[in-house]
Amino acid sequence: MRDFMAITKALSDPSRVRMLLALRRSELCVCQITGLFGFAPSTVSKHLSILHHAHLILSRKSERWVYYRLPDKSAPVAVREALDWVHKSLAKTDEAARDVKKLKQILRTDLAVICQRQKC
Amino acid sequence: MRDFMAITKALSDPSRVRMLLALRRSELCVCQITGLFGFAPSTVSKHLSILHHAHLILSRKSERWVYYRLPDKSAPVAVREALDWVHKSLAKTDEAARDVKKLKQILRTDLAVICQRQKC
DNA sequence: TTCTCATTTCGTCATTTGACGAAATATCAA
DNA sequence: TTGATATTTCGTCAAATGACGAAATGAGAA
Repeated sequence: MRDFMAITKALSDPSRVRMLLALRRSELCVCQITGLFGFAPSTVSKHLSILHHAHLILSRKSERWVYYRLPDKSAPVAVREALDWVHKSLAKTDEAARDVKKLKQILRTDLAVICQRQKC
Repeated sequence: MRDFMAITKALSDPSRVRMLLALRRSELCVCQITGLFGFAPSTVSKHLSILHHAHLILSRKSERWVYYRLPDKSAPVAVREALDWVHKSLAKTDEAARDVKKLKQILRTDLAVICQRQKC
């Protein structure tokens, strides 16, 4: 129940759900997600930590950046089903399409440039 | 997205999740759920209205009571998947077992008696 | 070591949430 | 119609949430 509620609480905020959808495209660092949402880096970091705490995303550190990604098949059943449910329910919505479009731009840009631009 | 967030917000409170699990046993009136949780009737009513607004439960009025129940197969896909996910994730937990046990007692008791007892 | 810089943590603030009791509503019985 | 009563709505209050900027952290570069 504790684990399950961590997941439902994580999914109860639309920004966090959008982050999960964005991560289906590719793993992303905090900078890139900040660029996508226009929030302060600290806000994005907090959202990601909530998703991470629910085991809905994994992280790795490389060079100066922390990358977050969706887990693979080995994730707990509740997590996998939650992610499948999110995707099946929302992948075709306008919001998701808009984010994907903006995300493509972001992925074309060099990381260092994105970070400079945002002063993060 | 709007509908989906209504569902995730509804599922983000443990009492509401427990109510969904309880309703798998049988439809229940507000009085009976109040007996199960020990909350004030107004609190239970509010929780049920949030679940209802997300289309996770249906209601019918009969005599003096309002009965809530889970929807059938004809419910929207997102709703059905949400309910399946809740059940699959939590049906075998201790919390669910405890609620079912107490619920059996409540279902053995006459409705009028339950309501009198709670002064609702 | 020291500097740089992406990220996280902390403190603050406005908003939302979940609890309650009191009052309003609605339905059934008399 | 009137009275009883199950449920809902409303107002209030404490706690949780989500936003921010400032300060702390930590890893690689110099």
